[in-house]
Amino acid sequence: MKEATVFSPNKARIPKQKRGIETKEKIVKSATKLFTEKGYHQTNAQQIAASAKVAKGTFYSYFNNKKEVFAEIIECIFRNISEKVLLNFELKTYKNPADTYKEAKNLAQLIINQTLSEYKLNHKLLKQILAMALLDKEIEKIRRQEEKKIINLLILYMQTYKEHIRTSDFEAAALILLKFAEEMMHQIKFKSSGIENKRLIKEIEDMICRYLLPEN
Amino acid sequence: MKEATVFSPNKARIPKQKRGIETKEKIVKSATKLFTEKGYHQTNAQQIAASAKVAKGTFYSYFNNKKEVFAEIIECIFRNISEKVLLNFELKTYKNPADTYKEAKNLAQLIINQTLSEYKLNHKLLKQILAMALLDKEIEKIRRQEEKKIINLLILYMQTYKEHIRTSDFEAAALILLKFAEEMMHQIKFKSSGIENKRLIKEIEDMICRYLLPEN
Amino acid sequence: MKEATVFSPNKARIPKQKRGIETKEKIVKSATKLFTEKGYHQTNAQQIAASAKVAKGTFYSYFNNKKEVFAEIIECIFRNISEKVLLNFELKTYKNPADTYKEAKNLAQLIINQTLSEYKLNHKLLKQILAMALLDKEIEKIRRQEEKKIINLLILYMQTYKEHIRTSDFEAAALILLKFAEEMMHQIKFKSSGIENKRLIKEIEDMICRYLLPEN
Amino acid sequence: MKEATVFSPNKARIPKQKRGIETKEKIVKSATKLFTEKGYHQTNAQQIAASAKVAKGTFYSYFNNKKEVFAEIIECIFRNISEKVLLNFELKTYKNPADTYKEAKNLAQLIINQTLSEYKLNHKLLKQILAMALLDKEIEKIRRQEEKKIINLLILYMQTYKEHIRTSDFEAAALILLKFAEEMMHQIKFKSSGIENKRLIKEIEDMICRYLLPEN
DNA sequence: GATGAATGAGCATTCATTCAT
DNA sequence: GATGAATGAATGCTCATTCAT
Repeated sequence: MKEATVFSPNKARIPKQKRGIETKEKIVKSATKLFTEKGYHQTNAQQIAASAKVAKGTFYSYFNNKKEVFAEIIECIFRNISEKVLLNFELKTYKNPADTYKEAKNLAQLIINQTLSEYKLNHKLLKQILAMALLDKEIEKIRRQEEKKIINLLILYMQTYKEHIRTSDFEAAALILLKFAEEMMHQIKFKSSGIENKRLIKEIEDMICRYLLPEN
Repeated sequence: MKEATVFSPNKARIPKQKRGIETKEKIVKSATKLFTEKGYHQTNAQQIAASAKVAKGTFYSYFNNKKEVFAEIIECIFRNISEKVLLNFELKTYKNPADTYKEAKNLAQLIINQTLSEYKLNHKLLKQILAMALLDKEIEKIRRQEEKKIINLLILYMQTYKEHIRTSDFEAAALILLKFAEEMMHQIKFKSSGIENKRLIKEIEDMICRYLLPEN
Repeated sequence: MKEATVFSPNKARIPKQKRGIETKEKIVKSATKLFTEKGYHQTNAQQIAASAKVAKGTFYSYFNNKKEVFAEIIECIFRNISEKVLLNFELKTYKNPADTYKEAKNLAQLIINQTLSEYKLNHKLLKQILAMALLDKEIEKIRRQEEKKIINLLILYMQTYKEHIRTSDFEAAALILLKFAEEMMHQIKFKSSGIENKRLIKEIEDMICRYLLPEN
Repeated sequence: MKEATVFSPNKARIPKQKRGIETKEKIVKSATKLFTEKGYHQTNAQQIAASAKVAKGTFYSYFNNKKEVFAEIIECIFRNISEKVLLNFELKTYKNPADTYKEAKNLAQLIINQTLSEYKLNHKLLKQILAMALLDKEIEKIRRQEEKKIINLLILYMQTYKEHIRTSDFEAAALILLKFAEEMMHQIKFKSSGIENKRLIKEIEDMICRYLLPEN
């Protein structure tokens, strides 16, 4: 767990003893909880410290500032997503790919479900992350770095099935798929339209399948 | 950060004299400029007033708070977009639709270009709007209301060409297309990937065409 | 109706035409209403003007500032009280005073009821006036001037019945009675104790009667 | 003027270290001084902080707002009064009550002198408290609570001498006596009449004695 | 190492009053 | 005379961050 990715001039303490590591984890946990419940801007260092039952000063000895905790949380969440996606990929590829269309559907389903389940768990926090990534260069950079890892997984997957995939630009396709899935899940989770989720998911699946796979 | 949760209906002055209308316009213009250049959170009422060469109090006699100007700006921008889209739709539909595939490509192109051109004009501000829509319920609501108008235009368009459109759920399709286009234009404009725009646009067009139109 | 008693450097307009007088009355009426409902400090010139359906500038052409309207209102209220007290006195003194004890009780009753009925009508506003008289020298002065008139009426009354009155220092007695009645009515009206009003009024009457009149 | 309606329980720091306790005391002391010298409304948090030689933020970490310090000061002053009254009561009751009329006079004197001496010490501040109790529900409540304690002391005293007291409703009598004394002391201290204090005090004593004690 | 007291720049907002039209 | 647009000083309050103990 590399210390504070982008910023941190020189000050934040890197805990080495068990007690220090636990304290840091308590802080991250409390921050995650508060950012999720109240939003990044509505949460302050005082509240995080109080919630973690440490002094304000202790917070600032582990993190140079509020954004640093947020950065650490982002890394953690994206790590979770790619770990789960990777796990599924590995499980799927062991099986013998027989019916390409079904596989493609599985891929679509996989992306959709994976992203959706993460949103279900963290949707409020992801909203904050997306917003912050739009507003803050540093957060944007971290988000991109972490998303790159998921895109690489998608590319890997397309290469595995490359003879059945309609498109040849895997890199662009992976980016499009990820972003499309992200955005759509957002629509679904936050009910920003009046449309039922079932209808929406069906159309999304169609769009991804038609894009990726030839008509059979 | 205690901002009035509901847009207070009680106070904002509706200018009656010519001078008042001009002042309000000056304020909106300055606010737009500053939100674009420095971002919503980095701009305060004081700076907007100063930039519009009016007193702080004048700002607060036209708007109850910063968010209200922002809301007004959003509405204005989205109105511009839908007006332009509508204009194009009307121009297109006059022509005799002969080749459906070409028409569909036109539709895709239209959506992409329209959205892209708006992003070109306002991309920094739109970034702020997207972020705020994620962070703030009221802004989210406004955004959704204004997007609904554009979605209605897309549905209208699909109905015009309904015998050639592959999908039947126009409502879901319109939402997906709009969001997809928005998100993609975002990727293109802000180069958040290292992929060249030409490649990306090609894939996007493919995705939309394959989704909407049968293989010819 | 003398213009703005204490302050007013030189500016407030003294209306001479019917229209001007009506406008001023509308302003005073609206101010009275607002001061009563929301309190002096919670009311501003804007609201008074709006409630009187005149422009802010118009308010300031009739009154130099907010305190001036308040002063005018005070004078008006106290004038009402002393007019009513005077009227009662005149009515009573025409009758032949036979039984002094009963007369004294009548006096007590009169003071209590008169003050109480005014409080009933204006208690919220009187609260404001009392508070302002404590906080502001100018308002204090006006209040004292107006109370002096009522005290004079009380003295006059005691002189009328002087052979039956136990005390000889009418001036001090009148002040004490007025203040006592005021304070007690305050207790009654605002229920600041849990004691029933009937019990309280009985004790007050006893206190005044025993003070003023010999045991019969 | 949007002040927290209920005393926000959420934020005010309760000092744990010696330094914190001293700082809070410094703030209360400075606030008392300024409220007395300039009045509550003429004093702001900034000035209190400056006078206590702490930062504005320090003030707000000990008190949620100006009213809260005021409340604390009120409680302190009233506590002082009732403690002194209680002390006197205890001292008096040790002596054998021989002459009831004298005792009653003592009681009157006691009430008058006690209240008067407090007024002498704090009269400017008490003026502010009275005014605020008229203008503000919360302050009114605090004042009433604290006065209840003094009333209870008066009732206790009357019960001690109950066979000599003319009235039987001790509760109502105690309230009347307290309020009467308060109001009269106010008259005396602030010379709101032109009458000499000696004359006024004599009449007040008469009124209290005649009310409480049978004619001897 | 941990604590929590202290800081003070910063911001949103109000309102009595003036003045150009 | 009346209007309402404009002013800007003033105020209450927040919070990221520092630092003495």
